[in-house]
Amino acid sequence: MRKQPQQKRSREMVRALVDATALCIQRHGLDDTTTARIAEQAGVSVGSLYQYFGDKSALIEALMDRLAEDIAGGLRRLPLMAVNDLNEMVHRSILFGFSVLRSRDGLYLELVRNWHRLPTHRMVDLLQQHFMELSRLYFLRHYRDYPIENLEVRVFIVTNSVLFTMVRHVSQGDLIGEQALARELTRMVAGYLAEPPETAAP
Amino acid sequence: MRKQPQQKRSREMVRALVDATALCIQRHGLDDTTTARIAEQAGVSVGSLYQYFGDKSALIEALMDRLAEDIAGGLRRLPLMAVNDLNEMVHRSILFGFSVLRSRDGLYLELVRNWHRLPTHRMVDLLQQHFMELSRLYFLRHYRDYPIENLEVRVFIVTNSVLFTMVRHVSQGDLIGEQALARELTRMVAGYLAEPPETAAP
DNA sequence: CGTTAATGCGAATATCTATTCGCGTTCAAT
DNA sequence: ATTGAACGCGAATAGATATTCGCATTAACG
Repeated sequence: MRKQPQQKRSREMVRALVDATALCIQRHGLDDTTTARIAEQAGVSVGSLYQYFGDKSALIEALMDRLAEDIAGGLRRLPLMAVNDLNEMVHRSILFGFSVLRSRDGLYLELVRNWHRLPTHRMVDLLQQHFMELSRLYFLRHYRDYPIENLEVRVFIVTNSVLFTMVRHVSQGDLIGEQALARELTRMVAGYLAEPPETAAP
Repeated sequence: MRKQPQQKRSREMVRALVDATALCIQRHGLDDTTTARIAEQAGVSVGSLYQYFGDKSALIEALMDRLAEDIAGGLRRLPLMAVNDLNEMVHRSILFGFSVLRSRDGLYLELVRNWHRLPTHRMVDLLQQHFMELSRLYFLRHYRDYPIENLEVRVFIVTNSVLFTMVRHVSQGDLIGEQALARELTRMVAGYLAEPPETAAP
């Protein structure tokens, strides 16, 4: 941020600008999210935008940071540890993922679609990190039932599989019901995570 | 295509332009693939480009079509039907996927990264279609061993999971070995596809 | 109040890129 | 060889968008 807003008026403007950015992206798509539009939407001028954000991407990063916190909060609020059944735990996580992705009127969708030219990495990596910690805790607690060794790899595969399958599903006309998709994804993921490590049965 | 090239010289130019497009994308990335650069690379002028391609995207579509044929050809050449072991069959498919994705010096990677603003749909859908047909044949032949009902959903999930997990893997610094990834992906996918339909065991 | 620093403005500027168009060149058929 | 059509050229045009800068307005504080 180029300058720290010191007065109340300007702090509100910074806030309004980030809000406006989100609104523009979800309404017009990332490509048509111009500095002019953002400023107009926020009810300020382009010049003011550059008072507090070095450039356009700084503004978008500010938005991403806020969203990342939102997601982290929601994830922490899920009491997944208490769910003993792996299948159930996975299913809840997937449903949470769907709800995030569908929230905010397609904002997340547009962001994930453009993930390669945005600091979406932050969010995806964050999600993955959270799932990783969560998984570590979960499988530590339930080690007796599910003794996994290569958790890193498995969580990597699983989060990407779920995330992008959901993205593809939602960003296409859904020829497949969301119910069915969530159910089947759960089956695949839970089945995979439950598989014991490499040991040939006699 | 705006006009049909009638003379040998112009047919070669069209070919050179498509080649140049591929080269630009793989060398400089999609964002820096300008008409000027393409023309320069092809050794012709911008104006000539517009003789045969209505606009820039028409040129890219021509490239995509050619690539799609390449992939389809390679896929058809794989003798997967003969592979009786599901695990083996899946593994070979995944390795094929990796090889395609890594081929042509990152061209495919750049395209898949930008899939939302390209007719990549064509390719992804094509791949998915091919896998679908292939799966239909495969599971028809091996119905005794793997009686699957909801093949559509399963193949949708599986293709997207594999494709985008691979993309994420290759487009990041690979913290995970490709070997391990291929092995684990295979385990997940084959395990899932082998699961019997919904019937509670006694 | 009055002064000053912070804030806000938006037309003007800089840059980048797709696309066009008028003119010169080459091809192919007679 | 001649001629008309196809071809090829690239400077000029058009359109879009990020970023700046000099001036106007507002808040803070004595």
